[in-house]
Parts: sequence; C-alpha cells; structure tokens
Amino acid sequence: MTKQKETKALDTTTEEKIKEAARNVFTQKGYAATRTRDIAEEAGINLALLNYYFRSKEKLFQQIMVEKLQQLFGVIIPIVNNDALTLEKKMELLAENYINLLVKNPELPLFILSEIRTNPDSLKNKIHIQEFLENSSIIRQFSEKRPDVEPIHFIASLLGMTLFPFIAKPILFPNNTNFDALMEERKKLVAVWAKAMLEA
Amino acid sequence: MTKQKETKALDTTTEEKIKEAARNVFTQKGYAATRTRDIAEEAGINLALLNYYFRSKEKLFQQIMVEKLQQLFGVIIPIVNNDALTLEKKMELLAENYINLLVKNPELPLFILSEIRTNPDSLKNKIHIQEFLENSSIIRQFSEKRPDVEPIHFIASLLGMTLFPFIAKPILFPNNTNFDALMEERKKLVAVWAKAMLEA
DNA sequence: GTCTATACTACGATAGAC
DNA sequence: GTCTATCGTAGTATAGAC
Repeated sequence: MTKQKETKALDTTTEEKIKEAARNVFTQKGYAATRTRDIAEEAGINLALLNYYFRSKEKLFQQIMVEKLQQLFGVIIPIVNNDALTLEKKMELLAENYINLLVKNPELPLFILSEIRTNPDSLKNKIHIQEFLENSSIIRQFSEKRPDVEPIHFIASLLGMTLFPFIAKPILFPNNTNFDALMEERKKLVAVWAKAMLEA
Repeated sequence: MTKQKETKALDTTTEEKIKEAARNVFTQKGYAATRTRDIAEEAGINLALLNYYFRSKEKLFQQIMVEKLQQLFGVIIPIVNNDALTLEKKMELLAENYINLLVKNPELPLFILSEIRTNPDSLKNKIHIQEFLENSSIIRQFSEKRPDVEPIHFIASLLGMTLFPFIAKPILFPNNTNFDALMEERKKLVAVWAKAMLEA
C-alpha cells in the first residue's frame, strides 16, 4: 500500500489556513486593495510564510481565482449542456442550483466580475465561454423553439434574473432583512418568468 | 451685471482636465488599483497639481463617484416615479433609456457595484434606494396588478435583464462583435419579456 | 517550516522655487 | 497656478537565524 498524503481532520495545514484567509480577504476587498499582511494576520501566521508557500501575492490570487471560476461555472456547465434535459427543465435546474450556490456564496459573482474588469487576463486561457455556449444544448434547444431571437439575449436574461439580486445586493437589499428567504422563493419565480419569455 | 465665471469653449481648464482623466482611470482600474500618477500623466499635468486642486486621491474619487451615481440613477428615478405613465410604458421607457445610456457608458454599472463592494460607504448618505422604491409609483402599480408577488422580484428582474449584459460583457461578449447592435434590438425584447412576466 | 529583521520599491502628499 | 524635488510611509518580497 502506497503512503498517502495525510489529510488532517479540519484540513488545518498552514497552506490551507493561508488559502482560507486569502479567500476571505480577496473576495471582500478585491486584489488591489488587499495587503498580504492582512492575509497573514487573518491566517494567524507570519508574512514570510505566505511567500514561502505561494511565491507571491499574484500567484496566491491566481489560485483563488481559479477556484472561484470553477465554483461559478461548475454549476452551469453540466446543466446547460445536458441533452437529456428539456429546455424548461434546464431553466428550473439552473435557477434552483444557482440560487442555492449563491445564497451560500453571495459575493461570488461580483468578485469575479470586478476582478475581470480590473484585469481582463484573469479570464484568459481559463474559460472560453463563447465557444462553449455556441455548441451548447441549451442554445440549440432555444433556437429551435425561437429561431426569431438571438439566443444570447435569452441567456443574458436568464442569468441576469438569477445573478443580479446578488450582484446588486448592497443597493437593492441594503438592510439584508430576510434576503435569503426572498431568494428561496425566487427560484420558482425565475423559472416561471423564463418560461413566459419563451412564449412572448 | 455681475461677473460670471468664464467657461472656455471645450471646458479645458486644468481642473476639468484632471477630472476627465480621473474618470477614465478610476472607472477602468477601480479606486485601489489607480495611482494618482496615472491620472496626472493622463491629464498631461504634474502630480502636485492634482493635490492642489483636489487635496487628495480620496476627495477626487468622491467627486467622480457622485457624478457616476447621478448618471446611473438619473435615468431611472424620473421614470419609475412618474404617475402619469402606465406600468407598461414605464418598462418600455426604462429599457430604452437605460440601454441608450449604457451603450455610451458600458462600464458604468460595474464601476459603481465594484466600488460599493470594496467600500460600502461610497453609497452611505448619498442614495437611499429602499425608502425611495417603497413609495414609488412603479411599485404601487405592480402591487395592484400582482398582489401575489413581492415587487422587488420584479424590479430585480427588469433591472437584471437590462443591466446584466453590460455587467457581464467581458464574459458574455468577449469579442465585442456588434455588441451595440445587439443592445439596440434588446430594448424591445426587454419590454416584451417584462410584460410577459406581468402575466405569468 | 517558521520566525525576525530588513531591503527595496512604489505611492500619496507636501515644501518651496518660479 | 504650475513645476521640481523630496519626505514619509506602506507594501511586497527576501535573507538568514532557529
């Protein structure tokens, strides 16, 4: 039996502690406003250790960014490209699974969009959405049903309805009162409204 | 006759040159990643002059932020609260006027949302959307038509459909090809789809 | 692997001449 | 009002002891 790398109960290795702290600080303040000292402090370790493990602030950030991109797109890809699902079922699943993810990680979409804005290369060579979408099952199904409408309009509306409340949360829901409950009931609304758009 | 402050033909005073440069750099890179030296260079003036006119990076940023908030909300407020307009007409005007504004200033919504995220006080004491929305004409009209749905869901969907393509532009439209033409045709789509949502 | 101490650079801001 | 020169500090990263 080969020796496996041991994983501690709470995965509380130094490397993981730094990563966890980096997730918090980067997603809260953004790359530019984050100081490596903040991360070190939050991780409860010395600043030098951060560079020992990750070489630089930039390299550490890249790792977090890749993680977050996978989180955000990991939900959408298996649904959108599953030919076994009807278009209607796709919309239901997308709304439900996305909102589930976002209630747990409300800062996720704005983090990614903000960092891409500041540095468009965050995305380069990591995700190629356009080619992916063009050949996707959801696009084919939509075009069949609505050949008169450019499919990207529908995708943008569906994603907009789902993601926008989280993106604009500080503006639209500044007091945060029962935001989660609203999002819970929103799952059904998005599906219903998206279906209505199909016929209109 | 009192002496008026003279306005040069192209308003090319030093102060305005700095502000114009600040608009460009801040909206492109965000507050934290912006260096005052970049602004000075772009304005074609010396770094010291920036502080002479605006005292600090922070103060200069505040001025730009207020401008941008007025731009973004200036479009929405007169429509949303105009009792003379039907709900349907409001949706048409909102889509049309917002997209007109955003085609000219595509970076506007993501700039504001990103900066609020990094520093929520950017908004404090500047705009009170919640109180404003609660008493708005559009909310009353919607509640009358659809007492079964929390109105904020509808607002979020309408704004999401309109704003999201611009917020997610680098992801959804990375090649930028005929983006403007798509947005032009989107005006009608948003209105049609929003109306369909009213009945669903 | 982890720490202390420090090098080095970049940035915001100001002093002071013109 | 505008410039040059510079101060002070904060930030990333590394050297070297333990």
